[in-house]
Amino acid sequence: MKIATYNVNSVNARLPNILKWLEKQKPDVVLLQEIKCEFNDFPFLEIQSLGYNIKVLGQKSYNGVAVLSRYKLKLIAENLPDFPDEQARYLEVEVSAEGENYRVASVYLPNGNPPYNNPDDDSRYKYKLNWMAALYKRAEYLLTLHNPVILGGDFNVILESDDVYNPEEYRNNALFRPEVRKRLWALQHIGYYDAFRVLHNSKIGYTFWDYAGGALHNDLGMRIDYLFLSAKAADKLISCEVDKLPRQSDKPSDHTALIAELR
DNA sequence: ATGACGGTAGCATACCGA
Repeated sequence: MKIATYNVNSVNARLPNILKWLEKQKPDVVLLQEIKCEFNDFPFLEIQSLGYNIKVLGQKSYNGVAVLSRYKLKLIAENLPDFPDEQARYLEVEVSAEGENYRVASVYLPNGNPPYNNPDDDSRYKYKLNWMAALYKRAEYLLTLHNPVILGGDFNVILESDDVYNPEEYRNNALFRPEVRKRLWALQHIGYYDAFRVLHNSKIGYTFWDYAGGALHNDLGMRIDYLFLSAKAADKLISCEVDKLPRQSDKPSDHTALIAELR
């Protein structure tokens, strides 16, 4: 099974890029974030015509997550259970593939930084911490099912100094504060494996480059998109690579795709 | 010194993003 996660920064603005990328990479399962549209505006026909089943948790203008799958797909949860959320950031499904029932979630973790015009407003940061606590609880529960679990998406967390071009500059940023990193480490401590890091000990694995300032050209990026695998899924891990081509194409998202193979 | 880039909503500019 080839599984990818990709923050597309609007599924409709990115549709030609996405279709081209799907035809080239032919992933079996794709976790999308920031589709930025309601259910009714999702481009179902175009993506279905490439052979994908689709589940969508939409929202007008902001956020929104989806799962595409060539395998049988069953909806499990829209939003984190027991965490009332007005924002569309979590979609959990069951994927039946190769004799296994995978639990798979597309995750779009809140950014957490304050608005530019109100730097003292910490409400978004608090929301991020609460969201992470709820994700941890769900992740813990999923392990009790004894199915392979894959939590993939845009986690908006820089795990280590090697995962950003200038850690000093990000020291007080909501993507890199110790409090936030600790909560993602905690996910690893209960048995979720960072698929990219498992296979690449010290390789740079940036998945995001800002549109502004020639960030891509100067490789001023950060690694904030992840595939976290339970032990049962990690046992099957063959490869995990950043696919940089989507970021280098015309009219790109500011993120690129992360692709893993499990067998 | 400022803006830098891009998407959405909706019609000028505000908000969001990382």
